[in-house]
Amino acid sequence: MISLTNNKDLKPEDFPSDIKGLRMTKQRREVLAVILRDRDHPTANDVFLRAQDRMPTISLATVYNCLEALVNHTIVRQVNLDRESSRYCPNLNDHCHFQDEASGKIHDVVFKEGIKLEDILDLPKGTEISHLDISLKGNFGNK
Amino acid sequence: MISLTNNKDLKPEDFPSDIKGLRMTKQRREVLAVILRDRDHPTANDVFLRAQDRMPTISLATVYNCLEALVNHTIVRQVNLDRESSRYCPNLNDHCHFQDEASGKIHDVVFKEGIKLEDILDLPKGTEISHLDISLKGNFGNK
DNA sequence: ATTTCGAATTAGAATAATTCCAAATTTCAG
DNA sequence: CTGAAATTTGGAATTATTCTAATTCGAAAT
Repeated sequence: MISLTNNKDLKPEDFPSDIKGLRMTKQRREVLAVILRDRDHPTANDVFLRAQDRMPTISLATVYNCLEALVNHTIVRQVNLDRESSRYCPNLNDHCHFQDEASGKIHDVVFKEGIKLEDILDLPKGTEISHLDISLKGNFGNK
Repeated sequence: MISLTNNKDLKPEDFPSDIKGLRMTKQRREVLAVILRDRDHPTANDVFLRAQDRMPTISLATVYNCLEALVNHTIVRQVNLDRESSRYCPNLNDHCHFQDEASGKIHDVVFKEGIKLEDILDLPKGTEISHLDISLKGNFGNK
């Protein structure tokens, strides 16, 4: 089976015709391929520009439509930092985002082993978390 | 000294003429008073509408200007949840925001004693955090 | 292969939050 | 008081995103 989350030279046309219940059209494949190829948290417009290389007729509206579909089917994750444009991320594991102030680059950051956020927050009884977003800014160390 | 952070019946005109290095104009006082009065995380437009009660001539642009000044001087905090309008919060203590999906209301949530986020994230050496945002969604329990 | 019909795509218009701008007003320093 | 600087104002501009309506596509049935 094709790994969608870890394949550098994926061809969109190799994608299955259904991913997590989402019918994969040509455009959706292309959009997803772009997001999987360079994992640099592109904006919708970035995705649009890159998708145009292989598919010059794709429209920005379609890119938005495809991204929405992919996000709704939890195939990619939408990342919102402050008031900036949304960005898109193919990493579905629990993680948060660190934006380096010098470079503007966004790094995925994971929790240390065995930590759950619920454990460290003072939440009232009966609270159920459905979504969780953590974002950080500052100087990202050398890795 | 006047407590700016805990005073139900504050009058804007009682505010000092300088808060944290920011010269307090009539409009800035009014905007700040609105944010301190109802601590319900209003949007800029909410603030505008409420400020108009006592100051019918205030403009939306001014509200935005005032909010920006107040945020830059760390007198109020700007809260961004997803792609929604920014909201404003007078609570300057470390805390995060939980949006109840049923009511839409936003609750401040604090960490349990002695927890620091740096301790639970797997960050590379030399990383310095300058900003940190945590937001949650779901069902907020009974408090 | 052709028809059919719902879904997807498209271009462009519309929207909404926020920022920008230039003029008018207020405030501060001298 | 007087001029300079900062603030306020209304309206225009911007920008990301959504909406709309027409067209095209694609899979299934004929």
